[in-house]
Amino acid sequence: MLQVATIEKEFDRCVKGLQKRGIEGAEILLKDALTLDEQRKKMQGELDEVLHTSNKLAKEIGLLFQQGKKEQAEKAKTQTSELKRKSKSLGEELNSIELSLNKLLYNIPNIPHETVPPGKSEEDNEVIKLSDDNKPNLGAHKKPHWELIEEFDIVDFELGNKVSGAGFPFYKKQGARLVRGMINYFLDKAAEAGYEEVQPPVLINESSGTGTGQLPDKEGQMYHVEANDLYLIPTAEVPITNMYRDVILKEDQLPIKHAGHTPCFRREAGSWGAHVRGLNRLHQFDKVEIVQVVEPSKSYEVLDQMVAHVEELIQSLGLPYRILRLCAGDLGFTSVLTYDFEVYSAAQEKWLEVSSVSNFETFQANRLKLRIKNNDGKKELAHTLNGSALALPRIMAAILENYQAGDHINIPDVLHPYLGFKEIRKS
RNA sequence: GGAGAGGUGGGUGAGUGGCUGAAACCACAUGUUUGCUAAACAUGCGUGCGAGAAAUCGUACCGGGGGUUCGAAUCCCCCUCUCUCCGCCA
Repeated sequence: MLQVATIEKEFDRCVKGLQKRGIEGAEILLKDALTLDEQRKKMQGELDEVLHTSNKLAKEIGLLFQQGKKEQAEKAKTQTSELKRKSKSLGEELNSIELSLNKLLYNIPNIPHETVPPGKSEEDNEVIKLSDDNKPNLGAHKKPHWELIEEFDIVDFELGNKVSGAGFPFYKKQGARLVRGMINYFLDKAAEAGYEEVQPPVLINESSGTGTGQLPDKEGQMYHVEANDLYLIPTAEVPITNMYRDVILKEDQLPIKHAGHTPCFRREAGSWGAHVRGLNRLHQFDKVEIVQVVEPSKSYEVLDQMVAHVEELIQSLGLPYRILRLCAGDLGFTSVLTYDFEVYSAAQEKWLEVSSVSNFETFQANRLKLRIKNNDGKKELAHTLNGSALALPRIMAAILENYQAGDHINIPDVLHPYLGFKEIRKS
C-alpha cells in the first residue's frame, strides 16, 4: 500500500497517478487518507498522555502499599478508574480510525510510473519492442495448437474435465516431457543469471495474500481452501516475496534474487469464453518466476535486467515476440511499471502474453514490512520486483504452432538436451 | 487424531504480580591497547507509534487476541505454532 508520507509529500503526483488509472475522486480519496492519519496521530497523543498519568499513579499506589499507607493507596485507586475508562474509549476510537485508514489504503492502487502511457484497456498498451520478423510461414501446415495436441496426443483436455474440470488439462507423453524439460531449462537459465532457486509452498495463508497485494483486491481470483483458510497461489510471487515479510535486511544482503517453479492456480472468474481455447487460458499452469528485493535506488536498473533476462529466454526459443509497456488502465493494482511479453502464435494468429515483469517499488514492501537497514542504521522500505520467466502453456502453444511441420513438430534447439527428443511425432 | 511440554530481544537463556523493555552469556558495532591477526578492556546494540531541529521524552510490544488487577512477560480464557510420546501416513 501507499505510504502516508508519500501521499503527503507528493500529493499532486499521487492524485495525477490515480487519475491516470481512471479512478474517480482520487483527490478526495487521498485527502481522506491524510485526514484519517491526522486524526490517528492526534488520538495517539491523547491516549499516550492518559496512559502516562495512569502508569504514574499505578507506581505511586504500589509504593504506598509497600510503605503501609493503605488509606492513601485506596484513595489513589479511585482516581484511576476514571483514567481507565478514558483510555479504553480512546483506545477503541484509535483502533477504529486505524482500521478505516488501513481499509482505505488497502484499496488504493499503486501510483503508475511517469512513463506509463495513459489508457483504459490493453488496446492502449504501448509496444516498445517488436522482434525481428521471424513469424513462420506455415503454408499448408497451419493447425492451431488445440488440434495439434489432439493429433499428437500430448495434452488431454477431456481427461482433465473428467478428473477436475475445465482448465485442468493432462499433459501426456511427449507433452509431459516437454513441460518438465521447459521447467528445467527456465530454472537453469535463472540460476545462470544468479537467481537462487526455491521451491515454495503452493498454499498460502491470509497474511501472505495481503502482503503481496492479492488480498483483499483479488479475493475472488484465488482458490480458497476453507477448511484450513488457505489460498492456492496464483503465482510463485506470493510465497517467494513473502519469505521476506516482517524482515529487516542488511544492505550487504542485497540484492535478493530468487527463482522458483510452481503450478499456479487461477479461478479466472468471469473471463472464460470461446476465445480462450486450448492452452490459452487455464485454471492451473506451470510457471517459473523470478523475484528480486533491492535497494530503492537500483530498482529500475534491475527491472531492465529482468526484462533482458526474459527477452533472452524467448529469443533462445526462437519465438516472435513483442514487449509492451502496460498502460495505466491495464496496469496491475500493485505495480508502478509493468512490461508484458507476448509471443506470436502463428496458427491462431494471436499474440499470447507469456510474461509480466513489474516493479512494485515500496508498495508491497510497505504491506510486508520489508525493510532495509543501511550501514548508518537507517531503515527504509525495500523495492520488490518480479517477472515470469516463463509461463509454460502459452509458450508451448506457440512452439507447437510455429514449429509444426505436418507429420511432426520441431522443438527449439535449446530444449533438446532437456527432452531426449528433437521433434514431436505421433506415437 | 490422542496425551503432555513449551513459545521471552539476532542467538542461548533468566525471570510466577510493582524497582523488568526485560539479567547473564554469545554474536554484532565503535573505541582503547597490542607491530598484524588474535586477545583484553570500555561503550553501544530491538521494533512500531506520537512529540521534538536534535539530544531525548512519552507510549505500546515477552507467539496472537481477550480478561482479572491500581499495576501483568508473570494469573485466567480462546486461538495459533513448535517439541516429545502414541496413532495414521507419501
